[in-house]
Amino acid sequence: MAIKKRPRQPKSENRRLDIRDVAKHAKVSIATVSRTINRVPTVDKELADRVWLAISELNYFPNTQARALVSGRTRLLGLLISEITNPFFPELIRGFEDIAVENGYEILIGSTNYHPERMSLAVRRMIERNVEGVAVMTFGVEQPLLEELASRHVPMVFVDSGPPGDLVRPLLVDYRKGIQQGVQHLAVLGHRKLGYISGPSQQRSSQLRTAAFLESLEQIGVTPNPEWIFEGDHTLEGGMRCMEQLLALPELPTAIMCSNDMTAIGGLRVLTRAGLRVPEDISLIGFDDIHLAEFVNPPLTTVRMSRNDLARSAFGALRAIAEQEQGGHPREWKVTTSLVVRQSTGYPRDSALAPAAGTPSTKKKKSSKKV
Amino acid sequence: MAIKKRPRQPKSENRRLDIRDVAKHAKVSIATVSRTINRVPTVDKELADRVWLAISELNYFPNTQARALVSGRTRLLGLLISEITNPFFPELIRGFEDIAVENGYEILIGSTNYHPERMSLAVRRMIERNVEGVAVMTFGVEQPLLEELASRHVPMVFVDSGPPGDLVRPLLVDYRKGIQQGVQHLAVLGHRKLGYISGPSQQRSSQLRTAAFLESLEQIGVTPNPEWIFEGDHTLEGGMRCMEQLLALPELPTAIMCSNDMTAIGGLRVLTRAGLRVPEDISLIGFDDIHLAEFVNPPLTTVRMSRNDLARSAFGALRAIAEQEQGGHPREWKVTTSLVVRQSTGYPRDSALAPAAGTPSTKKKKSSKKV
DNA sequence: GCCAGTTACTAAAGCGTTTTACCACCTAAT
DNA sequence: ATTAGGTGGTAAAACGCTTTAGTAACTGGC
Repeated sequence: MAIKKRPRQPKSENRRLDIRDVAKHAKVSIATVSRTINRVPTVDKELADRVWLAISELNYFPNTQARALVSGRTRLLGLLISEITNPFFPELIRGFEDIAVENGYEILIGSTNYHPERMSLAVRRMIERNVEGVAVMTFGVEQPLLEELASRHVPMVFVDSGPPGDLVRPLLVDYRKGIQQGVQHLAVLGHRKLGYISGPSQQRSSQLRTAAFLESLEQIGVTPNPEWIFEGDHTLEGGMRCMEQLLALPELPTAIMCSNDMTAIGGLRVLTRAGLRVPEDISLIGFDDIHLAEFVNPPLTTVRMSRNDLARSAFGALRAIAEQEQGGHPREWKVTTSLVVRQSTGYPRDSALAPAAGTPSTKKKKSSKKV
Repeated sequence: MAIKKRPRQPKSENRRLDIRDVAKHAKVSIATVSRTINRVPTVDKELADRVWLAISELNYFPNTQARALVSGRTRLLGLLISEITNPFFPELIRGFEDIAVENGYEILIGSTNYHPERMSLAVRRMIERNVEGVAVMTFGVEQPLLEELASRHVPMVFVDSGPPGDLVRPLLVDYRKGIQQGVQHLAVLGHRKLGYISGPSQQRSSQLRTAAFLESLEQIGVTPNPEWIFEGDHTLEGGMRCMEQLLALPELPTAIMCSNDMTAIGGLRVLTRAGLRVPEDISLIGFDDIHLAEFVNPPLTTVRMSRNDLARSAFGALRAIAEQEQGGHPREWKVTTSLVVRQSTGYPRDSALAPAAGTPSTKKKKSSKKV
């Protein structure tokens, strides 16, 4: 008995525009169309022209899923962040999206909102979509999740953590230099009584910042006062809480450094409400340089960490891993920091340096237009 | 002559984990595995159990691309926004991501940054990835792009604009009620001299808000003073600029409504710097209720538009279009607004109602913890 | 005991690409 | 003229899944 053909319903007229349609239209084979699209150099110029013409006439877009299926490349990257409503991240996302799109990649964002469960869901989603790499821009990702990714050969990059591995690269942020510049700036103004509000102590980047702060203190010959060191949580609310505690102290520092800008901005509000003037009564310095920092009152002196640098390093590192780092030993990926002096820092009140009433020694970076 | 078989390289050992592997492991056919995964009810309980066991033992994840290819469903949605660093959007994205992920969808974000070119690139990316719907949360998307989407039968939702079509639903925000409540609130406090800073006038949602403001003014029997009406651009900087212009006027309003919170916050800074007290000298009211509104000084009275509502409506409407709205005529998708009274509004200075010195009549919604 | 009716399985076609294997043709050297 | 050596083309397998069509194994009614 002959084998019966049982073709599926042809779905007839509702068919999607196909590579076959393009081939027919250009009067070449399917393979030629494919090679043209993928810019294989051996395609005859004249045929290629016909193909491009057909593509634009038919308004054809190749099917990404079919492409991914056969080529094994999805051109999808995962970006794992803590909390999209934290202003640090949108700026980072923007940079990452830019560089990814420039290179023909799409990004999948996973916000963990600090829930281990959401984190694991996000990682799962990324694996299911076959991302070609994951940039981990949050902390506390659990080991099993990382192993899950590793077992599927997904390249990963982390901020500040972990030794480089076959599939893993750390992104090294130069906290030391940045924080040191901030502390130096305060020291030059004459501050010797320095307070600090850290980020969450489990977070490695917080630890590094705190360590850098203490080290910088030592460099300027100041012994840290543990009473003036608080643990915040990198939120506005946390900054407010810490600053309230600090203000309850019998003796106050003359300057306070914060582990990030949101903390500093929270602290600034509390200071202002308590009737203290910044920088005349107390100087304040942040970290990150989020967009908002320029718009608080007074504009915040801070240490800038380039989100664009960070995003581009993350992307570059992921690509380097995927391409197996052809030349020599793995490159190091560094992210630079720099001091941005605005108006929240000035001479300490009791300083001999202070001209009259604590005018900042620095030029305004951007003066607000006066009416 | 016999047809020669020319199988590709089997890639042997590096093969991805397959549905075939699961089938083999569970000792059933591929089809049974597929049906089990897709929860087709006719699968025998015992076989299904074997399949699930095999899946978890092998740690198998179905290939999304292959699935999408054959089923024609990508479970991908596009979200088109203006500017991710505008705090309104991260809150919206969060809501949209939540509802999407709950329903097994992934989202692709396209930030246009107000460039037509980026917009068209974003739409193109979405088409290439075969999104099943696009939520357009920005304005100025050009007609050809929309037609491009429509020609591919991609459902779309818009905020505030356009008539419903086969593939299109508008999301209706109840600006009238919200703005009316805000104006009423000011009227009750005794304000009759009201200023307004709008958003960009090309933007339909701005037009609607401005119209609602003027209408509300009429309701309370106040004739608008055109001198006190400014066109901002929904940014902090724009709010600052308009407020500076306003302050240059010989006579000031006693209260100012802003088209969004960023504008109000910018305005607030300018007022504060100019030495005016809010609300004692001038009342200020925003729109949106972004997270930051609660943390400026004084906390901003504003009209809340729920981003979560908006996100869920957008998702719901897209689904409804895709499912061809089985029952009756298309549902209307509304987004509610509500007044949030904080401390930036109070009695006008010259009001007889004012007890002593312009204390706000309202309870604090959330008092800051005092040290 | 036979057949119609269910139920639940398996085999295999097909989704839209990429890519391999093969071949037809042209040119230039023998 | 014959052949080696490119070029640049075509046909068809394979990617991993869904889904249709076909079928085997029961069940129960007559």
